[in-house]
Amino acid sequence: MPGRNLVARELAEIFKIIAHPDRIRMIEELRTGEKDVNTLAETLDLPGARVSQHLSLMRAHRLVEERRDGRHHFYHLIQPEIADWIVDGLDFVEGRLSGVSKSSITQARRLWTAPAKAANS
Amino acid sequence: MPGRNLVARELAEIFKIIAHPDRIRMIEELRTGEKDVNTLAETLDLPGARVSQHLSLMRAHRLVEERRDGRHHFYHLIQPEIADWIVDGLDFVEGRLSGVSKSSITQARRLWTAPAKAANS
DNA sequence: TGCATATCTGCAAAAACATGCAGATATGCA
DNA sequence: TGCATATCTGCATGTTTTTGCAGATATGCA
Repeated sequence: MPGRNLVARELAEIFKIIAHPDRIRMIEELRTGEKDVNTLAETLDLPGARVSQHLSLMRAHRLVEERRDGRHHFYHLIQPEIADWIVDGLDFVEGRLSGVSKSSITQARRLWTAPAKAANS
Repeated sequence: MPGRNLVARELAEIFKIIAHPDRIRMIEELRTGEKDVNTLAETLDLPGARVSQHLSLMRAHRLVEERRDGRHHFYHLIQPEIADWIVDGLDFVEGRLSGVSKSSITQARRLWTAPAKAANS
């Protein structure tokens, strides 16, 4: 079992980066295309500095890329499919003890897999 | 955006549990069926106590379940499909800067998706 | 130039994890 | 019963993460 450990370590890192509620929501926000820092911060109701920190982490691990336009920094997913993969993980959240209702999950799944223009209900 | 945060938090927890190289390997080991603690420890070359700790964490989060037979504790994945989902994540590991060769990844993918009896090359 | 907006970086304190090890338990068997 | 095997639990320690906040930068515009 030569590079098996390495691969596992690498995978673990990806999981670690994603393993944060804010970052998960950010990734799902970016699913349909680029957004700037401020828009993300407002949409997710987080302090701008925090969003910036998360982005810099994700940037460092090549999950997102930046495009600057004037004083706005737009970020987009390098591999947008990652958003779908994350949503697939919802299969393993269902039926979990904690207090998330089944309907919330269904709703999240819909929202996070809807075609680009769908309302942000 | 009502339960959206909750769902994200829940997802993040799953990611966190998985986000450890040992645990990833354990999950892939359990992919094809139950194994006892000692077997896992030997296969993965980890101290038994460590394996036990990981298992207890995974048990607490309902990723695995225990079946006792004499002095052996056999563990199995509650949702074996989670192993495949993790392997799907390899798509996002490829082309990463760090030192994991493409062939290691291909090999891991093969091993971790091979039908039950395949040799553990 | 000077001010406001947008975003980043650095730092300190708090919280969460990982790890190694010692000492429990529980089971099977002589 | 007593010993060995298999596994678990608890604790101390060292490491990472998270979070909040203050202070940089950089850009656009009056």
